[in-house]
Amino acid sequence: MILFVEYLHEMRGVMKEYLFKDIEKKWQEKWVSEKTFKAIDFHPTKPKYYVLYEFFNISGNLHMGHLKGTVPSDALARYKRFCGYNVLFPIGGDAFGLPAENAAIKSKIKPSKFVADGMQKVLSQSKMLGLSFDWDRTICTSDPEYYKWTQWIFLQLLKNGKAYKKTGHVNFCTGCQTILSNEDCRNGKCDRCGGIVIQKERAVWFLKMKEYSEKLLNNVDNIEMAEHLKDAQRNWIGKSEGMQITFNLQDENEKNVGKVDIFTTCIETIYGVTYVVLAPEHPLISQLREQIKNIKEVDKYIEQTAKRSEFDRLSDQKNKTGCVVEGVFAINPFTQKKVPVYIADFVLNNYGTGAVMAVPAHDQRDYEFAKKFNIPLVQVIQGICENCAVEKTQYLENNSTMLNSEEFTGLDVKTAKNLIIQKAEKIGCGTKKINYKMQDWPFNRQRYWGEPFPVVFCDKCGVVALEEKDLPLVLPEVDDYLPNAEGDSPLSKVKDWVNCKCPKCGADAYRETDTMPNWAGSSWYWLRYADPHNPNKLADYEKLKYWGSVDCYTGGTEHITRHVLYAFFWQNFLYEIGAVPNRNPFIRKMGSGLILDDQGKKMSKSSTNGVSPLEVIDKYGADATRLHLHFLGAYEDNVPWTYQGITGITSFLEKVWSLQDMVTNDNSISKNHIYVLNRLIKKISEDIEALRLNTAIAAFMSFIKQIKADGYITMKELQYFLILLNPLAPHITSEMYEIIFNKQITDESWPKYDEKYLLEDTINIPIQINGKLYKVITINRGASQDEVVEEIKNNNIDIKMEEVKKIIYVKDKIINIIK
RNA sequence: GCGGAUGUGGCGAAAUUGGCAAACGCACUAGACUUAGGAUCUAGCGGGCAACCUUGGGGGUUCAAGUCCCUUCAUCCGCACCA
Repeated sequence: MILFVEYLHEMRGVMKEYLFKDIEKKWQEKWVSEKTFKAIDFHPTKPKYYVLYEFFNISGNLHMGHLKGTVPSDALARYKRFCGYNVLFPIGGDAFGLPAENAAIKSKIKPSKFVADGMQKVLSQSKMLGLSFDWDRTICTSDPEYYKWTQWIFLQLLKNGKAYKKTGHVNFCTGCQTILSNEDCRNGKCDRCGGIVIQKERAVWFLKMKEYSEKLLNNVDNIEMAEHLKDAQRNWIGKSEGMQITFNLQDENEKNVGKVDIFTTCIETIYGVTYVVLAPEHPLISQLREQIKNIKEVDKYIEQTAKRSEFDRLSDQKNKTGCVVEGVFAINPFTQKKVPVYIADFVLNNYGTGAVMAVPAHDQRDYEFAKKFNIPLVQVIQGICENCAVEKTQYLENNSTMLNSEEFTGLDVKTAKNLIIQKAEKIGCGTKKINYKMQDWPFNRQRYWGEPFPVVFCDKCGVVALEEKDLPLVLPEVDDYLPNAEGDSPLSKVKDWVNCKCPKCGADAYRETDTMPNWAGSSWYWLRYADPHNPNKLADYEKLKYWGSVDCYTGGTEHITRHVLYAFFWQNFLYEIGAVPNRNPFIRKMGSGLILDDQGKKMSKSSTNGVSPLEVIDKYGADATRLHLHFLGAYEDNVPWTYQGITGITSFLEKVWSLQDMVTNDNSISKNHIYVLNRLIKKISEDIEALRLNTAIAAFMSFIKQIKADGYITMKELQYFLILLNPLAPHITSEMYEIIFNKQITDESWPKYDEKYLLEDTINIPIQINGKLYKVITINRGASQDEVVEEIKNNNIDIKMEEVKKIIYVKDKIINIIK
C-alpha cells in the first residue's frame, strides 16, 4: 500500500509536532475574527436549533463547574451545525444583584467596574476553551440597554395586576441586609452569604407567582427533563387538594364574634377536632383583642415568635410552643361543639388560611401539641398506635372503619370521606379547595446593585408607573453603595435621584429606592438572544417565533426550584400579554452534575478548593482539558476532579495527531474499517445528542486502537473521524483537517452511517450450560438453532446430546443448554 | 418526617429490550528499545493454585439478574411543622 504520507511529506515537509498552544490560539482567534459561529436570523434553508447554557454569573473567574456544562453544550452546538442546523448558541453575563455586588464589595471595586472587568474576563476565558458562541449576541443584565427591558417587563406586570406592594412578614437576611424570597433561603439561612434569616415586617413588592402555580405545573409536565428534577419542582410548587371549612367563633357567652377559615386535606377527621390553631400573625388576633381575656400573654407570645429566627423555629420542631387564646372558642360546624383556640408558630401564616383544625388522634403534630397542653383527643378512625396518632397513611392504606362520627360511624374511611365532603357542601360550611405551597415572589432588595424600579410614589396619584419612553431608568453612579444596618436601600441617600416629578400630575414625587433581585434579569434572558440589540422591543416577535423555545438548556441543578421556575412564570406571563409566541421557554433541560474536590466537596467559585481550568488549559491545552473533564464521568453525575488519568487523554490526542503519518491516499472506506467506522458514527451521534461525552470519548479511543493495530487509515476514514471528533476536540481536528484536506472542517457535514454496516456477518455467541458460561463460538449471523448445534459439535464441545433436556436459543445472542 | 438518587476491581467508570460483568482510561507488574526515562512500544492486570467465586447484605422470579420484585444496610442530595 502506498502511504499517502510520503506524498504529504513531499508536499508539506514532515509531520509537525503537535504544538497545542499554537494550534489552539490560531483557531480561537480565527473563530472570533471570522465569526464562524454566527447564528443567522431567518435562515432561508436551514432549520433552527437553539442550544443554551446558563449565562455566567459575573462574580469571579471561570471555574471547573462551568466546563461541566459549557463543553457538552458546545459539542451539541457543533454537532448540530454539522447536521445542517442553523444553531443559536449564545452567552452573556448575569451581572446585577447580590452575588456580583458582594463580590465587588469583597474586592473593594465599584460594582460597575467590577462587572465590566468580570464580563471581559469570563468571555476571554471562554474563548480559551474554544467555545463556539455567537459573540455578536453577548448580553449583560446590568447593561442599561438590557435592563431597560427588565424594567419594561416589570411595568407590564404592574399594569396587568401581577405586581403589588404590600407590608408583610418576609425573610430578611441579616448578612446581606435585605429581604429574600423563599427560594433564596435554605434551612433558615441565606443561600448567598449563609447569614441567619429572620422574619421582618416590611413594605415589599410581590409578583403574583402563586397565581401561576397550575401553569407552572403544566410547564413541568411539558419539559424533557430528569424525573427527579421534575419531582423537585412539583414538590416546590406543592399542590394539595382539600377543603376549606369555616368555623364560627364565639365568646364566653356564646355570642358570635366572627369566623375563621381553615384548610384541611383530612376532612374525614372533622369529628375528631378538639382545638383550632391560628398562626401568630393571623389578622383575627387584632380583631378580637377585646374578647381575648389573656391578650397580654398572647401579645407576648407573638412578640417572642417574631424574634425567633426561622432557623430557630425549624431546628426546634420537636418542642412545640403555643399559647391558648382565652375567651374565644371555635364551633365545629358538624357537631356545633365548641373547642378552644390556640396560637402557635408551627402554623404558617402564608400557607392555606393560616389556621388549622387540630385532630390530635390522627395527626402527629397535633398529638404532640395536645399532649403538651393537656387537650383531650377523640379517635374517629380505627387504628392502633401507642403514644402516637393514627395517621392518614395508615388509615387510608387499611381503609379503616370510622368511629365516633355520628351517621358516618361504621363506614369505611374512603366512603365516609366522600359523604362528609358532600355534607359540608350541603350545609354550606365548606368547599373543595386546592392549595399551593409556592408563595408570591418577594421582588425587591434593599441593595444598590440592581435594576431600579420604574415607578414613582406621588402623594396625589399613589404608585405611578414611568412611561415606556422614559426607560431605562438608569441606576445612578454613587460612591456610598454599601448596605446599612437599618436595611434601607443605599439609593435612598441619593436625594437628587430619589426626588422627582410625578409623570402623571407633575407634583413632587419620589422614586422607589429598593432594587430588583438578581433573579430579575435572568428570568427572560434567553428571549433577548433572539434579538439582542433591539432598542424598540424586548425582542422582535418574528425573530422570537423563528428561534422558538430553547431546544436544549444546560446548567446547574441548583437552579431547578428557583431560576427555572421564575423563567416559566415570566414566559407564561409574556405569552399571555402577547409579547412572546410560546408558553414553554425550554423544550429540554439538562441538569449538570457537580465537580467535586478530593474531599468529595463541591468545587465552586465561592470555595477555595477550586482547580482553575486556566491552569489545566495552560499545561495540557483546551482540547485535553475538555476531554479529560468529561471522560471522568457522565454529564448529570457528580464527578471528583483529578489530574490522574489526564495522560491517557494527552496520549490519545498525540495518537490522533499521528494519524497524519498513517493516512493512505485511498479515498474510500476500507473493508477492515467499515463496521467499526459505521458503529462509531452511530455511537458518537447518539452520545452527543444525549450529552454522554464520557462514552463517546471511550469509543474514539477504541477506534484509534484498531487503527493503530492495522497501521493505516484511509483519507475518507480520517475525514469522517476528524468531523466526528471535532465537537469534542475542535482545535486539533480543525488543524488536521486544514493540513490534510486543505479545507475548513466547519464547512463539512456530519457523516451518515449505513444500517447494514452496523452488524458484522460473523458473531461470537456464548454457549451456556445450565445458565453458566461454557465456551464462546463464532458463527454466521442469523444462524438457526440447528446450525448452531451443528457448529457446537464441530467445535468438539463435550456435550452428550442425549443428556440435553432443553435448548434455549436466542438468535444471535446466546445459547443455553439445559442438561 | 416526606421525596429523590446512588452503591460494580487499587482508582475514575462502562454495560439497548434481563443474555459473555468490568468496555475505555488511570495506577500497577513484566519485557523491549535506551547513557537515561516521569518518553515510546509489547504483554499482563477483579479474587482464588484450582474447581469455582464476584456488581453493599439477605431473600425471590427466570433457562438466564448489575439490570425485575421483596427486604435490609450505607452514603449523598432536595424539601422540611404545608394542616
